[in-house]
Amino acid sequence: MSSGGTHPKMSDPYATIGYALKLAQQALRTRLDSGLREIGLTTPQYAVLTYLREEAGASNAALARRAFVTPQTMQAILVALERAGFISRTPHPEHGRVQRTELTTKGRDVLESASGIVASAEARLRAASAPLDPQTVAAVLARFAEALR
Amino acid sequence: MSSGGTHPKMSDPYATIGYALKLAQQALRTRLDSGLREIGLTTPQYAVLTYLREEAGASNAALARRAFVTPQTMQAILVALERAGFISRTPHPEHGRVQRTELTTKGRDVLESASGIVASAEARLRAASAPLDPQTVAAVLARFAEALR
DNA sequence: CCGATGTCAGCTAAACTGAAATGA
DNA sequence: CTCATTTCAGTTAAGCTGACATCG
Repeated sequence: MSSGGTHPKMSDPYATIGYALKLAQQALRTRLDSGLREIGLTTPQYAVLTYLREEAGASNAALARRAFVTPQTMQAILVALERAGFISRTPHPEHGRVQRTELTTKGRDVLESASGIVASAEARLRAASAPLDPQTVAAVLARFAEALR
Repeated sequence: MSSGGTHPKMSDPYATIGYALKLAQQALRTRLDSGLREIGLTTPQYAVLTYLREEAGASNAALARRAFVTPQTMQAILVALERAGFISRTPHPEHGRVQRTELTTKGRDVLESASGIVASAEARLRAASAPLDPQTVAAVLARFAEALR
């Protein structure tokens, strides 16, 4: 039989969702990295800056939970962003140990510069969604993350 | 709360395809990495082994093109796989400089062990595709990679 | 004492560039 | 000579675990 079996090789490993997902994300990451590099950002760093635009003053631990990484990993990203002058970290007035993280003016500027690069990639993705509705595609991807987490 | 008109460009950054794509791939990668680690593989290494199952004897350069990485990056992966005994590299009988890369018996065994882990993740993805057809989703992801490359 | 937080340290795999040698 | 291939060397960002001190 041509399509039976549970354990033998999957009909075509290149036609799986997992493989296609990896290729798509790899292409997106490569494109964003090369565009953002010219303004001094990496893709994960850009993501953290967008988090901070929505949630000003978030702590390291809060950002780590948001990004699904360990606090140590987020710490390294924040150190780099602070060194570049894109964020400021100040002790929380009430809680002694907590650090408030905020965008600096320079950080808002670089985020503005990045928005064009990111928006152009997003436009390509929306166009390539056709004939599916982009929102439908975004929703199925969100379900993927949920189903795997 | 965050869907106001403050930023006209991106109504809600968490609803973009790019962001959803990143989250989905991140979840997949984390799941595969933790499962595959127990049998001594990383996700990129697993991918290379599947390439070799389809294209036995491929060269380093050919594998690098297939994976969309530089030959140097693929070289590092192959060195690790060879050190672990999953692949063998032998000089090509005709072309002096080219190295033929092949799965060893141990490599085929580990690939067999990995298939269960990977298949279980793929099954979750297919289930989460509903109500869309999994093949339709795989196709749109393939278009994404094409549109960004 | 417990739990959350921040941060030090060290480690790894994976990506890049540059450079060089080899061989068709 | 040119081009593809392989490989050495160095660098980087991002992820991890372990450990530890500090707060509430």
